[in-house]
Amino acid sequence: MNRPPRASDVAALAGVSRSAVSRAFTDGASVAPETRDRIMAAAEELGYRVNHLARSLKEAAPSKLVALVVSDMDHSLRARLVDLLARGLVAGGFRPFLLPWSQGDDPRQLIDMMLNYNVSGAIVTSDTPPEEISHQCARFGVPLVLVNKAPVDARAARVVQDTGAAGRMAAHLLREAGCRRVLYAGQARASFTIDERRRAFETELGALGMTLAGQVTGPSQNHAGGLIAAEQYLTEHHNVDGVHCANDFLALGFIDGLRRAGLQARNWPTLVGCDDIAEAAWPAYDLTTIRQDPGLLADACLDALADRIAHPANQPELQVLPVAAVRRATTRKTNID
Amino acid sequence: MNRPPRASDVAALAGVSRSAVSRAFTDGASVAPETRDRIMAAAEELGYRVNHLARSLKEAAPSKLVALVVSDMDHSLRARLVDLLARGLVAGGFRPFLLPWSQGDDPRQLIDMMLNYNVSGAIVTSDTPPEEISHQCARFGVPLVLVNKAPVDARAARVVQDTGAAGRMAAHLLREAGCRRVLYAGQARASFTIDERRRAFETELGALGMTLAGQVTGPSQNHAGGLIAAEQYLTEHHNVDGVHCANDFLALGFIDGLRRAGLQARNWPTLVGCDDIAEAAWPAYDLTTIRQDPGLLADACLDALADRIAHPANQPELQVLPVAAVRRATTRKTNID
DNA sequence: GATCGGCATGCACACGTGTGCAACGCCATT
DNA sequence: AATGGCGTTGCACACGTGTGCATGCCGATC
Repeated sequence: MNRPPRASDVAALAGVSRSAVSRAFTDGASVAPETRDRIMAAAEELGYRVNHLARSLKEAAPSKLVALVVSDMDHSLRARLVDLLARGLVAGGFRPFLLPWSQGDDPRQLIDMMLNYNVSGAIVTSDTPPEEISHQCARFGVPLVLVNKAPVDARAARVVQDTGAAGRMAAHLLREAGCRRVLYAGQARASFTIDERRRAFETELGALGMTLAGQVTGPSQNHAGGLIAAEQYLTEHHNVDGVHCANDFLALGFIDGLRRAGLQARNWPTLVGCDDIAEAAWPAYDLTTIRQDPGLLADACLDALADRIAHPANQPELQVLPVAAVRRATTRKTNID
Repeated sequence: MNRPPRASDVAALAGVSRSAVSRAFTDGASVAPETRDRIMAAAEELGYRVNHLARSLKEAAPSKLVALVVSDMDHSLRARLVDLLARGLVAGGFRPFLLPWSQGDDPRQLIDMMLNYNVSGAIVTSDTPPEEISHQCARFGVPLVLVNKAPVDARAARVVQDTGAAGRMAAHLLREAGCRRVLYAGQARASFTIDERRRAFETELGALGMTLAGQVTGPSQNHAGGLIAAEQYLTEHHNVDGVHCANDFLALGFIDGLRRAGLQARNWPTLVGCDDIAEAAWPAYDLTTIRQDPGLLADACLDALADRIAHPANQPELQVLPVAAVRRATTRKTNID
């Protein structure tokens, strides 16, 4: 028999009751210092660890587990966010539970996992999370934080980037560079954040007296989609002078598409992406973009979750995070020359 | 009172004993079909879920939790691996527990978390995991899988890429392109995998009659490090005709460094990276590299973990995964012209 | 019709821990 | 010396679930 030692084993070795062992491992409990020392020595000798699963079973608070529902981990920004969230959760005494989710997966499996393990909260960063998750969490009182998602259930806290500001910013950046006729590259319906930003972008274009010549769209919002969007631009829209891409990966693919077609950099349209992924700053691209600070995002999520856990009855908060323009080479040269 | 319903609540509503409820949710248990239906209806009405924490408390097997110790999540390959591992674990009925680890963090905190939660296994993909993790896991009988790590404890299973083949492959790729005098870009001591590969690379260079002109090293093994390595190459080693970079990020930074210095592509040295990250295939780089398939890696880890859990007494296996040469533009043109 | 077997069900215990309550011992104060 | 108070300790119950064992029931077989 090689089971892990339990509190009663330690108690026997130290010559005290099991309660004393429990108290020795509980902050603020009443134990004589020398008793605690003897217990700790016995625990060390046996290699005893408090079993947090059993502990959380006893306590009213469900557990210290937090579900992290995430899709598209290969998107570097999302990976960064998950990393920051996991770090923050661990620092706050929680245990992050990684639940990958892809379009087409059965949402019930996800919900089962969250509820079966009595998570004390959940953060959803998946692009298109099933609404059912929100409803089930609300029904079972699981504190929920949605990142860059449309409001689906009033009881979930939300953290979103300032999509209006981002859209207007993109328009202004193109305007600054002297553009008049611009294009939007990205799918007609993508995620909540991207759609909102596109709408604000279009509105602001009108206010600035610019015209939206159209929209090019690849099969996906990534580098490969950008390559295809660039082809469409070259064949159908060569008379526009600026392009706003739905995200940076798409923008980098767009640049590579132009490059592959043999177009010199000075003949590229003015380009504005969104996200500020690390690759956007590389000299091969030097892309002007709109930054969403993942550190802010992670902190806001953790704050929101802590608030939901501490004050479940409160009105859930909606945090709108600032974005910032990052001016680089793709808005410095225009093709007016 | 708004606590989640428990089995006794369902039992009361369905008019059966609590044991019957437990059996209704246990595969293969003996329950009459109509009883089960009545129980399931009551459970649905109350929104009852089996509490897996309590369940795993009862069962001998610790729990279905698996710790995923990971650092450098912003490296896209690592993010991909974590994604695949999480998916595989969930599919296999496990619950992945994300434990971020950075150089300098206290290893005891990590060990506490793993042992406090009675994880049924752990996969370590961190670059430089503290040896203490291995020892503690061995001491407490926690099945452990190390990814691309040096052997530190005989009781841990290991999954490594074929570093010898990768190193020789890099040398051959440079030779194919006509190189004679080559350079290695990367730190003198990095990770286990990278160090082993560098040694095989150097040995094979000798066997092929090529000479290693030296080694350039940036402060870090990423894009920024590559930029600096390129500067060193330009000032000190312009007479070499090929470069092998420790990883793809470094190689891409190297290319951007050459580009920033105004060097035309036809004057670049022959370049070979390692990893085959998505960016390596982008037209801006089109980098020849050596692929380590993350899908294979993830599957091997899951296999190894399942084996350790099922047969803890067996000799831990060491899986060596094949690598493949991916020939692209950076080895097609030489600077001999 | 009696016996046997199989299936469904309930009782009770176990998993490992936290904690209220009461008891106990010790010291200081009166 | 008696008493009060306080810090420490143990008992017992609770958390929510799985399961061995015994019991009861029903149908089938001899």
